[in-house]
Amino acid sequence: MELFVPNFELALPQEFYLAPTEEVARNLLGKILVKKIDANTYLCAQITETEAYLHTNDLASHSASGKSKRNSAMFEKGGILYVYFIYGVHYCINVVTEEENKGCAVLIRKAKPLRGIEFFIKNRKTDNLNNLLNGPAKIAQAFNFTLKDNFSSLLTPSLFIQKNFDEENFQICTGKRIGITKSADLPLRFYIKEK
DNA sequence: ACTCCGATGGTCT
DNA sequence: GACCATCGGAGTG
Repeated sequence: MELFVPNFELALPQEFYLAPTEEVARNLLGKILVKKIDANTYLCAQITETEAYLHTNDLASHSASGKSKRNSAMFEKGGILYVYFIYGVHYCINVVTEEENKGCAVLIRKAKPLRGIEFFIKNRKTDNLNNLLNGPAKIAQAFNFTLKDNFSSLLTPSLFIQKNFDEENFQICTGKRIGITKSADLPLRFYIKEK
């Protein structure tokens, strides 16, 4: 398999993130998350599943009862990370969307490893390639995202999401979001149909 | 294949 | 004191 080569010139611009959250959640599918961890080492993965968390009519969203210390990144202007700590154990990463003071984001739920596999294996403490990035907390662990990365810009050469010219080559499915009890029936989960 | 459950801590009522 | 946008291991069939 050919090694994926990241290219900051193909990074999604801030405008991409300012669109309605559901649209961003769909449009992130197939894109490549890129994190530079040293001078010539990149971690890259194709986003394959996302969930939208809205600023209105969405009781499952962390922003549903207003701004707080935990969720304040969600109220920034789109194009940064919102990282949260959950179940006393895990971190999960979101992409903040829309304009400032709205309170919305897209959870990155699954991805496909493209580059930096040996680091994913080390960070995840498993060498099962199908078990590296197939869950939101697994992605955070594999990329070593923690609260230090909350508010990080996605518009820098060391952290960005880039276009993928291959992206017409898949179908998008929609479903209910995972692991929530409030607003549980909203069709706000999006994923690439397998093969 | 599946269901169940413990881990473990920050945030909010 | 309850609730969590989860994961992995144990138990069962």
